[in-house]
Amino acid sequence: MPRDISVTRAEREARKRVEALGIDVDAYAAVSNIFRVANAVRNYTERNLLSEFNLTFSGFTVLWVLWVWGPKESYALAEESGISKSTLTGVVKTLERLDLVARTPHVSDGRRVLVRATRKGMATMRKIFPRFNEIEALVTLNLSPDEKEGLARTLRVMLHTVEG
Amino acid sequence: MPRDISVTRAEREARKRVEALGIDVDAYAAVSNIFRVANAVRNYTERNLLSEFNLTFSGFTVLWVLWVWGPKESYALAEESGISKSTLTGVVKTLERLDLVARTPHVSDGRRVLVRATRKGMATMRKIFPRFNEIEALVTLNLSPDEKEGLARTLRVMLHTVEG
DNA sequence: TTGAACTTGTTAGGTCCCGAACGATAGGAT
DNA sequence: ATCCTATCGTTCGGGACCTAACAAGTTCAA
Repeated sequence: MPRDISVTRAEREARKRVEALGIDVDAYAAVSNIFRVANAVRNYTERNLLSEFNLTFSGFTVLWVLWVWGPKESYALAEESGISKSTLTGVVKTLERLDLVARTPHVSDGRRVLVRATRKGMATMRKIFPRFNEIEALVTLNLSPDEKEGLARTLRVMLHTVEG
Repeated sequence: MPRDISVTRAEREARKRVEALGIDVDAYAAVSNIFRVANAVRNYTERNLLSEFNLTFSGFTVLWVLWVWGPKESYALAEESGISKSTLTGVVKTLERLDLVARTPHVSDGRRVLVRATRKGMATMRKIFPRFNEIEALVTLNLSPDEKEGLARTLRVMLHTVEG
């Protein structure tokens, strides 16, 4: 399969529209493809894996953070999950209903809440994560090790640029 | 600014958790960073540009597709925008309220609907897109031309893998 | 010690997002 | 002409997502 036919028709149409405007086409191509891929992988994962566990992608992400980091306070959990704290309230509510996480009030500070994965939550992640990684491997199947590594590195630079 | 310190603490924690499980770490790093970057750029754009026009990222995307491709039927518009047709119904409703798009019934087929950008919609895109591209350029600022081009190419390969 | 300023998490209101189910239309076969 | 089937767009129900506003709790200076 020749990989150099892979500029999509959408991209070609967009270029026609955009070239007249003195646009940074490489930046456009890079960023718009990030959105396309993220969207496609997210939907694929929700349909083919997470739906089995009644999990949304966000629910999975939050549970994943708790699995990796251990119990966390709400604001830090929201930050690490890439969502706002008000969104987190809802997601945690859903995860609580599924008995995957639990909330504990902070010992000394009445405002804070500690969220942790339950035993069932931990067990669920141990089941899901290897299959999630299978999907990650699947979608990067046609990349060489160098390309994979370069992709991750390039994205890290962008992350620092946007967030730093 | 040394770029090789840029593996985040989150990534290091995750690796510890994950390495025991015989996981494809490169695939994991690549994919998870795609989500992080997409999320960060999306939020940045909504806050710093689209909010000015009462547009969400989805609304912007749909309007962008119409700007690039011209009038489109609903199912094709949804497909090209990367959302489901039921979601499109809602987004188009919002854009109609803003007088940015309009719906026309198909000439001979009573089921179909043609969506098009209004004059105001076209004018809005002409205003927004250059600024959107400025953001794209900004977030890829610390990438070399080769890195930018390689990123777009690598993502195209992934897109073909996921969707093909 | 009391009140202003800040922090934390929740709620309110609006939009997006999906799959499933549904009406309306179209088209082909009998 | 009348089914049978397929297609198109909408609606419905449940969840995610944001910002702004809020209540409760904490901190610190006067």
